[in-house]
Amino acid sequence: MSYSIKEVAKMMNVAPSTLRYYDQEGLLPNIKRLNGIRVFEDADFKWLRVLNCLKNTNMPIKKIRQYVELAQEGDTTLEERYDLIKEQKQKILKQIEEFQYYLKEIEYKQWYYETAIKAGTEKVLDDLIPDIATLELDKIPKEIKERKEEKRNE
Amino acid sequence: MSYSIKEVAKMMNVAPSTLRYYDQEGLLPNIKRLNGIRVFEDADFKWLRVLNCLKNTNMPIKKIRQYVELAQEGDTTLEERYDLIKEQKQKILKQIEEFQYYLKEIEYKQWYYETAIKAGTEKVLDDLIPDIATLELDKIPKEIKERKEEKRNE
DNA sequence: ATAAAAGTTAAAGTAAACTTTATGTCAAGA
DNA sequence: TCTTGACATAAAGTTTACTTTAACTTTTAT
Repeated sequence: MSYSIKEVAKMMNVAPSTLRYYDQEGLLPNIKRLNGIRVFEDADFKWLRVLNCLKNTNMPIKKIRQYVELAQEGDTTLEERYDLIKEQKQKILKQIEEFQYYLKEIEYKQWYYETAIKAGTEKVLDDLIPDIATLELDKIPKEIKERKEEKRNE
Repeated sequence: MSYSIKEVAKMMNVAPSTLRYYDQEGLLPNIKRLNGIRVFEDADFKWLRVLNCLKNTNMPIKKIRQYVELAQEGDTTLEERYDLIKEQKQKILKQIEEFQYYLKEIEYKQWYYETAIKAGTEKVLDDLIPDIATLELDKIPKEIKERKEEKRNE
């Protein structure tokens, strides 16, 4: 089977112009053309699936291109690609952990509003909760803070 | 205790200029000034903590401002703020779920490279894995696909 | 008392990831 | 045959979230 850019765009849930942009940026190598028109074939979906994964886990376009370039070079870059994948895996794990932390924060906030709504005012809570200020921010798990620092130093 | 913009920036792991930008965008209401210089106090950290949470879970600046504005209006907006918080909670849950899905994808890729490196070549795997193309992308859990559509329609 | 460090604003600049526009080709249906 | 619709490119435009710069003021340390 072969697919038009419109069809593939729909499958990936992006605009056709986005796929053209990706192509321009080197993220869609070896796409067949008929009279200049892109034709996506079954084999292409292996890569589209990976692209979809990397893109949706926030890998920057430039880095995805790097990966593509490595893949083009063949078996000599297997280790490098392995490392890149492992790195991305770590980022995904960190993101999940961080989001799980913020989930708890937001659940606290949810409780806060449930309580305030019952009481008809926030006053009750504001009086209840002390201004432990700095300490509060320090409660953010150390591992998460450290990661952010890494991020800033990139 | 009171803190300078530099100190708070360090605690939140952002640049001081970012905090000034947030202030300009209305995300830091009621910050005290001494001779024009911002002074953060213990009570401010309650909000900074929430801001940190919303920001790090990808709530856009504009939406955070909306939330701030609602909070300024007092008890009459409790329900609205509650809804906004619940909505953000749902987004966090979705993100976690989606990332857990992509984690599996990337773990497959990791296995792929481990196997290829052992064999010295990708050839083995490429032959092994059929071009199930379209079907592969369809394997993305329905709930995740649906959410992306929502996202596009915002 | 003075120089360096830290703070301020307004405005311009930047980076990433797209999207839109203008212009053109080409194949298929009325 | 003609027009409509899908595709193409190149280049400009958009949005978001900051960052940088320039020109000043205030604070702090010697």
